[in-house]
Amino acid sequence: MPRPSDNDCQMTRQILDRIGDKWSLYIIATLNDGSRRFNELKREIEGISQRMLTLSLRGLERDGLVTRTVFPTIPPRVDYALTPLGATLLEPVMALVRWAEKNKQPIAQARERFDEAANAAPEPGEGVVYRRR
Amino acid sequence: MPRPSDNDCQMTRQILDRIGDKWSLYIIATLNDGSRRFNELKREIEGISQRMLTLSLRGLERDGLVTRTVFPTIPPRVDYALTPLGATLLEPVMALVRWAEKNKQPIAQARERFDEAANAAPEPGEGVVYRRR
DNA sequence: CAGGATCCTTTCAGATACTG
DNA sequence: CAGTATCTGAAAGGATCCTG
Repeated sequence: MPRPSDNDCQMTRQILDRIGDKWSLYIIATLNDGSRRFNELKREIEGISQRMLTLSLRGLERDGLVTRTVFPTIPPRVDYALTPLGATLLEPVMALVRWAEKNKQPIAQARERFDEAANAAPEPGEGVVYRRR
Repeated sequence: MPRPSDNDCQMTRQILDRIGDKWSLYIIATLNDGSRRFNELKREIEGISQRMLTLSLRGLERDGLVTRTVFPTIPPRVDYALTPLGATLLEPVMALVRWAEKNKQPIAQARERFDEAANAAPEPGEGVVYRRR
């Protein structure tokens, strides 16, 4: 894998930043079922604020992953849809999601063990000392 | 893909957050070549601060992706290495990286087009008006 | 309906100083 | 060497109000 200093790596880094952000993946996954209007997305993606939906969609549009189609009617109507490029992103992403789902058990267990050890680690010869306050 | 509201999705979300953060992927990629000491990682991962390296390693250790081995010598020595689980993460991640590298050209072009359009869009009947200040 | 503009709080992350 | 602790500026993100 390229290093952060590599010029070649900047674009990769930026793409990972986008798909790694809090909402873009959900938008892409939702649009994979077909195009949506702004408020449809807002309703289907629970917890997203209007602001973040707008910003995320702008980012995806800027990267050519999503199209934005305005119908100059009253009231206005705006449809968002995946571009062919955006659609191809879903495959490698889903591979990662499958990995996460497949391994969430051992990860959750590792966390429990780690957190227990951190909270209950006795300092040798000093009695019990609780770390992290 | 599960929705953010699904309980089932929380772990997946958290895993994506981890691999999506700024440094974890570089750490994993570096450790894939073999175990490293703290300062070796710091030297090899250009631009990372001591603080962020510590925090990222703690997170990876907590999730069971990385092991931390302390040698109680003077000066102290600490080795970090991938767990078997951590090693399996690299494959789906690399699929994503390959996608990014393969498609960085069209994405960069889409950005140029988008940014130009945003900066030069003339308001109809109003002469040229520059958006974003 | 689909946002743009603002305000305001929370979180992140770099720099620095100190320690076993 | 391998960290921890603290401070601080920057950035992310939510809530709210306003508009064509």
